[in-house]
Amino acid sequence: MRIASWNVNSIRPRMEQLTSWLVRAKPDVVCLQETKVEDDKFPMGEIGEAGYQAAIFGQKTYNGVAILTRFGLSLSDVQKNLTSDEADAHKRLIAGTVDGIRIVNVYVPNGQELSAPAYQYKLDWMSRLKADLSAHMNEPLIVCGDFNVAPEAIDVHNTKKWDQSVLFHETVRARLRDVMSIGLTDSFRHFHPDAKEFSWWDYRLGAFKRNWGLRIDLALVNEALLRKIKDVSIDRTPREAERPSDHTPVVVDLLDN
Amino acid sequence: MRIASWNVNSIRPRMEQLTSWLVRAKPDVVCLQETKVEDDKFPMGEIGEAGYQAAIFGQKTYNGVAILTRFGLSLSDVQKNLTSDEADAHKRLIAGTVDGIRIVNVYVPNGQELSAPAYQYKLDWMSRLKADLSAHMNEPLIVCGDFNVAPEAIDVHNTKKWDQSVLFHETVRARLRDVMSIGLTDSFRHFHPDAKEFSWWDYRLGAFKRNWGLRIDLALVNEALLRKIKDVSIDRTPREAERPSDHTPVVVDLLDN
DNA sequence: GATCTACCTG
DNA sequence: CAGGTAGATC
Repeated sequence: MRIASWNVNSIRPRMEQLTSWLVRAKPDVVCLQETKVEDDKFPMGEIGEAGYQAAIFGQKTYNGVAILTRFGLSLSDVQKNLTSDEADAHKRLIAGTVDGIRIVNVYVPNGQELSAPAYQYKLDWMSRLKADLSAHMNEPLIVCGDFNVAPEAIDVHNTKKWDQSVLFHETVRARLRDVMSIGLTDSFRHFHPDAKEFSWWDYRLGAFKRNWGLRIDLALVNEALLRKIKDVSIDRTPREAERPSDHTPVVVDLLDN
Repeated sequence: MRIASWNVNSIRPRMEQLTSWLVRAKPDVVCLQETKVEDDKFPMGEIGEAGYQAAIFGQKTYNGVAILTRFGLSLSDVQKNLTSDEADAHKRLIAGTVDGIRIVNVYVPNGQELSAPAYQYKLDWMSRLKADLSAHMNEPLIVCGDFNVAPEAIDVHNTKKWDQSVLFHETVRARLRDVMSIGLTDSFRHFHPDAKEFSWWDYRLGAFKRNWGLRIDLALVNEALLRKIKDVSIDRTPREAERPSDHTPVVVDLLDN
């Protein structure tokens, strides 16, 4: 089984890139972030033509998440948002179970800047995520999505430029470690201890062609799931397309048995 | 020599359609309307690569006109806007002389609706155009562009739907006849007395595929130029492209000698 | 730099 | 329906 995560930065202007990637990469499950579309305007028809069903949880303008599953797979026990979220909270989490695997798809708040209230909201959101995840450690678990945190120095092209940013400041990295302390492993790093690969590059200043990137799209897994993984990779090719998302997919391949 | 007129409805998102049409139709002179771009942002490089120079007179958001001339032709005595226009007037007219022919490229105001001040401005603009044109009747003259007037019933798919519109109301048609009374002929109609062909179709309601169009893009000529014309045609093919302008080009072919 | 919401014109 | 603007977010 192949499980992928991709922040598409709005699904509607990205449908061509998304469907061509689905054809090429043939994932079984795709966690999408920043769909930026209300559920009644989600392009369900085109997703169906591409061979996928979708569990969706979106809003206009900002945020929005979805889990695509290849026809034939069943997604059960769908949860939307954190249990501690208010009814009117940003739509940032959707989870479900496929083939006995709990899949949690997150779009962690960006935080704007260190001094902003949004940064405190981000840190708090992460702690509330930790609380929810703790209830699912007894089954194979993958938490994937746009974490808006680069875990370590190797995940940033230039730490000097980023250590005062909301994506790499020590406080948010510590909070990520705290979330992971319940027994989660950064699966890409586990399989590639020394790889300097990124999943996001700013649209500005030709950041992609200079490879000024960060690895902020993660797949955290518990022990039970880690044992099932064959490899984890980052597919840069969608970032090279015309009108790309600023993020590129992270792909988790499970062992065949 | 081939002289064409095309309201491109913003030149920047239309560059692909424009350059491929230049390659196919090989006009010597092209009068463009609604370029919607300030002169320092005009895509002069791509126009040059296509083999043309451009005399431009644009503004942001609205209006804007340009005359493209194939390399090797010279454009002289360029005039911008009506002599009676204020300095801050809409940019709606550019004229120049090529090979002894005076070419006046106009984007006549739309007028919004019959009751709007914009409609009076349209009627006034047409009268002021007449005054300027009167000074050029002693040389071969072509006045082409988007007149935002369908001259006769045959130029409208359904007169009932349009006779209370700013594009076909009796007052604006009378004003057009008044402009033409100085000795100008509707060249397309001269060569095709019975042709029901249109140059504009609304983007809405599938108007193009139903052929709900109007002929509002005209090439008016004086006697001296009429004698030089071989034929006048409307090229529908650019309207069939992806992301088309709502207008399609009018093409005037001069006799070879 | 590339989305979105809005509103404005044609 | 398809251009444009501005201001906001990431």
